[in-house]
Parts: sequence; structure tokens; C-alpha cells
Amino acid sequence: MPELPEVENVVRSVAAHLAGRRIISTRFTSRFVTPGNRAKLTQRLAGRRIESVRRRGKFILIALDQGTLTVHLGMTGKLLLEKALTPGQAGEHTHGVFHLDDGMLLYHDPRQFGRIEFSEGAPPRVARLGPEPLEISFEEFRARLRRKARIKALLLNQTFLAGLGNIYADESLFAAGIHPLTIASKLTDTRAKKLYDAIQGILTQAIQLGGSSISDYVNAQGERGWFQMEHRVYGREGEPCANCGRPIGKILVAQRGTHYCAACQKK
DNA sequence: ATCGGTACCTGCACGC
DNA sequence: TGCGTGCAGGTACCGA
Repeated sequence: MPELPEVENVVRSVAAHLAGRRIISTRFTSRFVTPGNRAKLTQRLAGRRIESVRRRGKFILIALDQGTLTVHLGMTGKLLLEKALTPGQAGEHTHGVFHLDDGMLLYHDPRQFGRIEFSEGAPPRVARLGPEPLEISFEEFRARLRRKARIKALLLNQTFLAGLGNIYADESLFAAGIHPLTIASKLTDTRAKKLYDAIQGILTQAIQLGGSSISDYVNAQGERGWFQMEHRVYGREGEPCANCGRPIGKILVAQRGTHYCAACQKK
């Protein structure tokens, strides 16, 4: 679920509530979400003050008065604010509980692909990320396309651009009229510019609409997104293409379901 | 250095 | 009804 627009909305829905809060205590129950020594993590977080919350790629960076807490939502992770001052009954898939000086923050993640990690300095996983798609210049974007990988795979590669996932990669390629199996280095300047514009336009609109709630995505206040109404190919296999009316196809690229229109998207 | 395939974990839809 | 299979918003890691 959570790609750049969803993570951005989670951050926006949580930032004002968390800034300035103090962490009283925490509890973590998954060896996958919180790998390593969980008792040590709990110990390091106790008493810390939250300075700010921001997004980098699909990562949520929570700056503390000492160190940084990095949260990645994986496929099914959610951060949820609980205004109740008393600890609620943790659900089956609640793997993180942050008891704050004002309210509570829960981490919920059925598949446990998400991660909650503490680091003293800059988190190492974040250091490897490519540029932000909404900040990169066209010139740099063009230069980074000089690779032989298939464009869909490249868009999913977080060291190429940070934040695109399966939904927005498919939607961007459709909007740009580019076949997902196109070799990136073979894109002309004109088509590269179309893709650049498509990525920025789609991400911007998706952020404004609160992200895509295709299954159960909600922000930290429990609010759904509406960009799924704007999807043209993702999840629309067999439906008529909005452009030409031919059925939307689905293939496997980089082990991911890839939705596209064979007539409108050319290699 | 790059690329593609596999593994990680749980829930759900689908076909028999 | 019940069970096996495949698939799902993501990323790390391995071998080629």
C-alpha cells in the first residue's frame, strides 16, 4: 500500500501531533518489524523527545532529541494515533506501541514487512536512496535513465528514484505512453520528458487526494485516500483502456504484476 | 556495477 | 465446507 503519496499523507497526519511529544514508554512484539535487541530499543526510546517527523522516499524519519527513529511501512504497515490516554487493548497485528506524554501511537502490520529502527546518526538504509521524484531536475532524471534495465524495474528501484512503487510506476508509464518493458536507455528525450512530467503530475495529484486506498490504507487519523478513483491501469486488468477502449493487460515484470495498455504504451 | 530471481510473512480470493 | 494455490502497496540478498 504505502508508496510516496501514502507515506507523505501519514507524515502529514501525524507530524503536528508528535512534534514536541515525549516518549514515556514503548513496547515491541515482532522480531521481524523490530529486528535485533528489542529491550535495548525500548530502553533507548524511553524519555526521548520527538523533534520532528518527515518523509524521505517511503521512509518516515522521526527526529529525536537523541538519535533518529526510522519507520518503513512495508506492504501493510500503518501508524495510528490513539488519542486515548489509557493503553488500549493491542490488536493481533499491533507490533509497536508508543506511549506518549499526550496520547498513544500504534504500529500495525499484518505481514510484518515493515521496520522500526533506531540509529544514532543518519539511518543507513536511507543513505542509499536515490533522489526525491518531486525534487529531481529533468536533466538529472534524464542522465539516470542511461541504463539497460527495463523501465518498470528501474522505477521500482529505490536507488534510482525514492518513493515510487507498483501502483505509481504503472500509472506513470501509462500516462507517458511507455511500455513497461522498454529499455530505459532507449527512451528518447521527448519520451523521457513525458515520463518525468507524468511521475510528478501523478504523485502530486495522489498526495492531494490522500493517496490510494486500494485495500485498507488509511493515514494516522484513520482517513482513506481517493486516488484509486484515478487509477487508469493499476487493478484494471481486462477493463477498457480510458484512451483506446482496448482491454488493459497484465504481465509480470521484476516479479511484480504490471498493468498496461498494449496499444497505447509502446517500446 | 547491474540485473533478475528468490525469500521474508500473513490474509484473502478463487477453483475444485 | 474445506483445502491448496497464487497473489498482494516492499526490500534485502544472492548468484550470474
